[in-house]
Amino acid sequence: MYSLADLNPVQREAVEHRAGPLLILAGAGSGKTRVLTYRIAHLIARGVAPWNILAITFTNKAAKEMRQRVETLLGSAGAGLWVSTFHSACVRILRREIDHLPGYARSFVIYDAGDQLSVLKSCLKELDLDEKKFPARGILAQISDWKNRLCPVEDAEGKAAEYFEKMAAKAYRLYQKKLMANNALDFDDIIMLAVELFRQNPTVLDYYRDRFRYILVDEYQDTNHAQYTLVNLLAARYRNLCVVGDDDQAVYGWRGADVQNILAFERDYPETMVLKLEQNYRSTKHILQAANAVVGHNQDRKAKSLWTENQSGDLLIHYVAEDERDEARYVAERIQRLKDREGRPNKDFAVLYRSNAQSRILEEYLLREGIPYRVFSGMKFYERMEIKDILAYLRVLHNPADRVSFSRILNVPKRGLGESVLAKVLLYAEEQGLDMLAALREAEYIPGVRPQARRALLSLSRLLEELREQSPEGEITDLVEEILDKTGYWAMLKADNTPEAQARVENLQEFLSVTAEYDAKIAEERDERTTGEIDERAAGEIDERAAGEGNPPAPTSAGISSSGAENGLSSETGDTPTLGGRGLPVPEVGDTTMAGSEGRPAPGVEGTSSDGSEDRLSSSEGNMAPSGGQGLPAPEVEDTFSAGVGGFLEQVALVADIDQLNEGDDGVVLMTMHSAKGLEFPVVFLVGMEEGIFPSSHSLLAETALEEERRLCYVALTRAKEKIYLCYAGQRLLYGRIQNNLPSRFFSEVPPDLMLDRDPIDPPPQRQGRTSGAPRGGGFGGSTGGGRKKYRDYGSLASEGTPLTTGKSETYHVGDKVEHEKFGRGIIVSVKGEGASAILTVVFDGQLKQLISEYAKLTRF
DNA sequence: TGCCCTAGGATTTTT
DNA sequence: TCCTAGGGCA
Repeated sequence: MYSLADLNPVQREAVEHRAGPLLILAGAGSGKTRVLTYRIAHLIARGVAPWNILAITFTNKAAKEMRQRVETLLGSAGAGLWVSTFHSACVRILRREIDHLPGYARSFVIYDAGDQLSVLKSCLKELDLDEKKFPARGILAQISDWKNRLCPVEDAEGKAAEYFEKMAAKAYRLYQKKLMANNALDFDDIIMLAVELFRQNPTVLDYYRDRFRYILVDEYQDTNHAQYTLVNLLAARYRNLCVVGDDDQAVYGWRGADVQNILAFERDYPETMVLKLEQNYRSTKHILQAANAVVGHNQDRKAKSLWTENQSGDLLIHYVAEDERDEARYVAERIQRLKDREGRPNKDFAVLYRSNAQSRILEEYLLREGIPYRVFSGMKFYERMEIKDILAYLRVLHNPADRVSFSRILNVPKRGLGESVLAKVLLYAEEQGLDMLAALREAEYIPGVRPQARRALLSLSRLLEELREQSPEGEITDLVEEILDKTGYWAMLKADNTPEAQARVENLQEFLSVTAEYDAKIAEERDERTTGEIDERAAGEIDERAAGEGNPPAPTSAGISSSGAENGLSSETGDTPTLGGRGLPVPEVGDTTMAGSEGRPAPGVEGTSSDGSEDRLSSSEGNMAPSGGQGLPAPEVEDTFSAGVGGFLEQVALVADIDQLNEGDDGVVLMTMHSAKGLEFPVVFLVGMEEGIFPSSHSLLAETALEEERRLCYVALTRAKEKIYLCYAGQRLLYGRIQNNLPSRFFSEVPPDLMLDRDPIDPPPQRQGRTSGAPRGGGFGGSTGGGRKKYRDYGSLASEGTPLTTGKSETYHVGDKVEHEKFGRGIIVSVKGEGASAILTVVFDGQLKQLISEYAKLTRF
């Protein structure tokens, strides 16, 4: 049960908006997930069939959360709803429509970045392109860019002007050819192929257009051209497209996301309704003011300003560290102190940085303080070598055309089969038109292979055949254990007594628990089916028929309990639609990661209800038209092996983040600002606030890139609910080199009166005068961050001889906040020289000024 | 074939 | 600094 009274007026308008395009500009923390979920619930309550709704997110996490929240609101009434990521939805569609995709078989696998790289490298080798001039990553980025812009090989070749592009286009052609030969898609293909499928098969498009009459897209500002096209193709008929996003949070431009998609939505849909969610429920006033001020420096944005009814809260705290160690030390010490003082759990804290390389030192100091933490670094669980090895076995068994995976396993564990044998096998397979398993079977006929290698090949062949034959239906865990056992993988690791091998064993054990979980889920679904209960697909059908028999999903008095709803929603309001629970189980609402055994309905089934869905919507709440009721579609025939393994592989490929943030874990979170998008934490530390780090040196030359960095800063700031610390290190050891960086310009874009340079939880400084150190000015001497109490350190330093004041003129330090009669308030970012003649660099509201201490007429504030 | 060493490169990365 | 890919050698 849900109540519209839980919503503010704008939110409510967004939820109640019925038909037609809707653009929701949702600022950070403005409750957009709530709006989306309520909107879905409301549509269903008003008679829209759940299977006519498609909700798209970017991350699995977001999809899962939305699914759960809808389920909480609706219970089983949501069965048949699709809530999924772009990629899951498209893969699901591609598998269903595989017959329309010449060149691909249903068992296609999805290649991740590593797989892509190895395919591309083989292309470069084949084309005899020098990897120095044509770095694989660069080419791959170019190819990805083409795909995101829906530019097929032919167009790329046609348009390529420069030499690099021409070569890249050549590589692109070969790369695509190889992917197809391997029966593999990369991530970008998934979207591009779906668009192609729709464009070339009007009947297929027709079917999905008709099915997805209500489309909701989250994070619309992050869509790339391909995704944009996909959505707009699907929405073209009914135009019930609701997009939610925030141009200020567009931080994936470098990956092909085009913020214009959201900015030009009103052009695409002139009849659109635009709503702005500007009330923030997350952060304090001070944090929001700072975030607004920073992002306000961007030129290219839709005007808006977040506000909140929350308290003003603490001021932002600004810390000038000597170097990265001092910064890390400060962070760890602050966290410990806040834990002690305020009894906060570890998970209240997040330390956000621009690049993963910054995490190491932070870990070191957290470890030293004994503070539990979790790092969300670049290395994903499924990218680990041992996991990829086992997955490669599964992939070859599932899709024997997969040469990349075959190449990976051929000599792992060691079988004495090296590069040269691999090349011969691949060549033989190619010439004979065989897949890898078939080629292995014929190892005797592969020319130029020595007897020893031949025996090894045949033995591998037998092993794989055995695994394939005896693998029980759907039991991935057994299969994986067999693989680990029979290939000697376990033995290999156990023979190796290094800690790394130990870690690998542990990772594989973790992997086995993932497979076990998957098996259990599948078994559960199977049981439900055999006991006459229903899966997602069937649920829609049954619902539809039930509705036709006068069992309307529309308002009834029997509400579904709102027990799980946030904020203790009350539903006593008069106009609150409630939903009748019919007790139909929902295994996973719209979970696209189920085993590939789902049936495809005859298009006619749902098609029959297509006559006048709008009518149904507007005129017949609770009186839905009966469907054709042709009974449940038969599941597609697919051999059990593929069904089980394929489903699992797909899940792994598309949901590659079991390291995900678990609510239960109590640890300080370390992650990049990008990864933090969509999350919130009571206390946030932003570290490495330096020119060249953040904004990153790569962005300093281009204004658009800088604006994206600024948006990232906005995202980072708005993660904080209560407290935020901004840290700057005057000196930083990065990549083995010491850098001296100026403070980030974003510092100076925060109004100075919102920032403190001393944490109020600390005792006041001993003396009047300055507390902040002056790293660049060299005031720190030899104290390298060993001390726990920062300010005492400063005190002792001062007494060691660094003068705090001179007779004539004050001595300034980096981080001092000063006021100039003309320029206003600012922060000192560098001090050269001493005393009256010191040259001060001061940032005033975005402007950098150099002043001589003696004449500057600065006052402190 | 397999191991060891060195040189070079190193944002961000929802899928 | 630290990782990894590739070259050279046993």
